[in-house]
Amino acid sequence: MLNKDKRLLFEKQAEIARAMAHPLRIAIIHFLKDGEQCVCDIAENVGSERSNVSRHLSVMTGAGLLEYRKDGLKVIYKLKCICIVDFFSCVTDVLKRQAKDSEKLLKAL
Amino acid sequence: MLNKDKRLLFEKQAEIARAMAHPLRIAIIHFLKDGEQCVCDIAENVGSERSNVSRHLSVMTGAGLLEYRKDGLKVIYKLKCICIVDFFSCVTDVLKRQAKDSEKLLKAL
DNA sequence: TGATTATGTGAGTATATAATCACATAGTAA
DNA sequence: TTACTATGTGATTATATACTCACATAATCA
Repeated sequence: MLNKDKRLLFEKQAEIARAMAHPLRIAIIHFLKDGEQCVCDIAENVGSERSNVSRHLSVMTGAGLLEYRKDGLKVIYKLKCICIVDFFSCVTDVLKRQAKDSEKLLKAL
Repeated sequence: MLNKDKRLLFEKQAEIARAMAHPLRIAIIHFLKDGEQCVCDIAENVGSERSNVSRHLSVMTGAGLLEYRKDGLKVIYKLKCICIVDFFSCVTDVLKRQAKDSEKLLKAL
């Protein structure tokens, strides 16, 4: 059985993972890979309402994925940890495997 | 704005990320790092009902994180992709940064 | 055959999350 | 001052998710 420390660690890790586990948030991460951006431009790029994007950004910031600075009227967000991008290389691996499996299945028809 | 292919990709990636974004599922991944295990032992190790664990396992299997084989009465699960473990090194990086930030804040008091 | 064990699943409930709309706030500039 | 713009937030609704319990299934063995 897990002890309390492990439990707490896994909860923290899950919180961070959850902050990445949404298509819109992944689109945001993808967009921010190339540099910081304001809410306005992020919303335009991912194709969603600003208020919705604002909420997603605050979830990600809360989880420690993003940080921001204010510049006049604008709020500029950026990735706090570029390592986040590595996560998606893992995810891509899983996807490639899935593709391979489907291929095998097709051949067996 | 995102095109359809990107949208689909991000949705697939989110599905995989979601399959990791739960404390119990992270505990399962953690437990399976050292080798395959049956549902029974997984449930015991993570400290949750078998029926619940069974459901989590099927989510993870559906997302392509796990695979299983049957052995008599038992069903043995294992990680399909050890790269999943890399993901948590990224998460750990984020956590370390958070810890550093808290420390800074404390010193400023 | 019946009893036992490991696993999976339907149904119900509780909780969390996402999206939308309207509005609040705060910075800017005329 | 007023008007404008970018961002954030409260309230609502819709949807998804997690958990529990009871039961179903399937393999094993006496």
